Amino acid sequence: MKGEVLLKFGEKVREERLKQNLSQEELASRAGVHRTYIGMIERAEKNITLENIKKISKALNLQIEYMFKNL
Amino acid sequence: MKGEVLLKFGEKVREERLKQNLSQEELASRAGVHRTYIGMIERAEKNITLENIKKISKALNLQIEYMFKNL
DNA sequence: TAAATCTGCTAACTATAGTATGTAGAATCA
DNA sequence: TGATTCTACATACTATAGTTAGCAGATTTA
Repeated sequence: MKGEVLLKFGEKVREERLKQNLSQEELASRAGVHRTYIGMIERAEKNITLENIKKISKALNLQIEYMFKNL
Repeated sequence: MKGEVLLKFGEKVREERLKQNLSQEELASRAGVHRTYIGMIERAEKNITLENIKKISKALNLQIEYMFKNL
């Protein structure tokens, strides 16, 4: 793992999560994924699937398109 | 599978592939994935991962962002 | 009219995404 | 203090992504 795309995506999730003052656990809860999973994504340890990209983007009230700006 | 996001993404891949007159095999070759896999993605039978979204977008000379316009 | 080539699709296997539980350390606050 | 909250990390498990071989239909060539 740790591919360029995963790193950038993970950074984006963390950045937006903090901007909205959410804990990893709170975001996980909203997205309907496991609490440790958010950490793994932010650290680019897992190659996230499209369905989960959708869930997390939605939980952050963002368009998928926006998650990939300048990438 | 067959989630809304996967269906839209699959349509987009097929649309752009045909627009460039590429066979599934040719696209697979350029993207570095297996030839049957492209068909599965176009039919929304698999929940594609971010690394593969990147590979296929690149093989189509498109930005990831573009693949998710109006989605 | 069959042999050769190319495509999309299926089924079955292997690798890994995603889940679940627990521990430890740092930060904040009573 | 100690209680609370948060995150990183490890391990082990289960579900499924991605690979592979091969089939069936269409098209071309002889």
